Amino acid sequence: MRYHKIPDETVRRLPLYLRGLQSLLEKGQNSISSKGLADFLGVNPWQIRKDFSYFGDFGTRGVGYKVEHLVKQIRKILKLGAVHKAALIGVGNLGLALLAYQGFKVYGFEVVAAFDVDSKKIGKKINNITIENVSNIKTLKKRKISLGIIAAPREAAQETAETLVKAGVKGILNFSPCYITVPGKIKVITIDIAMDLARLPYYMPSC
Amino acid sequence: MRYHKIPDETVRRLPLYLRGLQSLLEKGQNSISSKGLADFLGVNPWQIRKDFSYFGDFGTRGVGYKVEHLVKQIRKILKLGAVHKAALIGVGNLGLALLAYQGFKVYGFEVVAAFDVDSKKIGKKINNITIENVSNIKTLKKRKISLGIIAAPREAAQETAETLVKAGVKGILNFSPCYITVPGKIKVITIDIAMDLARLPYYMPSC
DNA sequence: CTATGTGAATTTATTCACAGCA
DNA sequence: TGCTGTGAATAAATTCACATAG
Repeated sequence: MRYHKIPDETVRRLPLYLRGLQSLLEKGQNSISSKGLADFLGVNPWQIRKDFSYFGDFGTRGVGYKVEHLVKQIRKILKLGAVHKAALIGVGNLGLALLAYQGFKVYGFEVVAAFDVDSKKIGKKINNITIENVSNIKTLKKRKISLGIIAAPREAAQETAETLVKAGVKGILNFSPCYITVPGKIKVITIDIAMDLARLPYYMPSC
Repeated sequence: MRYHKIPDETVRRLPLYLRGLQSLLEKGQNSISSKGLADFLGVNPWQIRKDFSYFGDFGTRGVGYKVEHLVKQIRKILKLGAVHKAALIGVGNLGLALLAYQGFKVYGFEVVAAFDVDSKKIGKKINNITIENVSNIKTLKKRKISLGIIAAPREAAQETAETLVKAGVKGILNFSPCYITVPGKIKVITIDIAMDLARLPYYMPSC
């Protein structure tokens, strides 16, 4: 099944696999079967095997997968090899949390710049990052920052996105609860945790 | 197409529709077509019509949909009518951000309790919520809190989930980067923002 | 004439079942 | 024998095209 288009759903699951595999690696486990990984992640084995099969022979028949090899392969597929520099726009409550958040670096991301419109915040230093005026966003290209994280109020999100695109970012992670349009091939991923929470009651029994 | 099983993907999109519709309502728009809503949300019109059709006739042919009516219907389907009380476990950086987060109430959620293991934090008051010892989690049922939000370290996540289930919660929102097993029909939704971020480079051009 | 609502067609994803290899 | 890798079968979701109602 090599040389096929990779299903979006497979790409969506790869970070899940990676997260679990890295967790196993920390524990010192260096070999695992599709069944073992499936149980650990709460998915089914054939799904894992099918997903991996799109990329080539990752495992050894009759034995299983080498955890370290899998981690390397998936990181390569997801282009997580290099460190990706990211800029945060909006240093409110959420922005502060994102600055402190340790989960990014597992995937090779590093928040190296922060911007805000509030003059009271500009110049302050948080986690070794000095908050800059949003007018400085245009310097991102020069600083080789290719990722933007929007944690601004909803009203400002679209405008911020456009500024980021002008500054040459290739991807945007949008935490504002709204849809954002960008020109060209820039990828936007919107995360609204309240939206995930909102479908919880639907699935909750007797409620 | 009434009296059909509702596709999970449709349920996943309902909060998106709701978010957009409530945003339109704030703007004072009280009528919209599937095309109009689709453009506003960045999806396609027939998807919206199909999704709505699972629940009955929401609109008027030749005219469109009444925004307020749609909002009411979707809130009803998602069981967001009543206020859902939620408890937060783990008041670290992420936990603090979640306590301050204003996005929950749009969907009728209210974080009314917070717990931590750290004795230095216990007793402190944040946003009118006094941080309690995790041993108090067992009081949740009495306090009619049916939702748990886990913002504890990964190692503690599974144990925390089990404590929450014993305390009678019906749903769990898990922010720890790991899979959680729960007995019975309790619904768990895991949110790991780094996982969404991790598939961004894959879709980014020339990177 | 407009925009919804929905069967039918198409595309996409999941699951199965087993061949193939260590 | 055990577990992977994968074509084939099944299931699910998306898209289309148009009948239908205001």
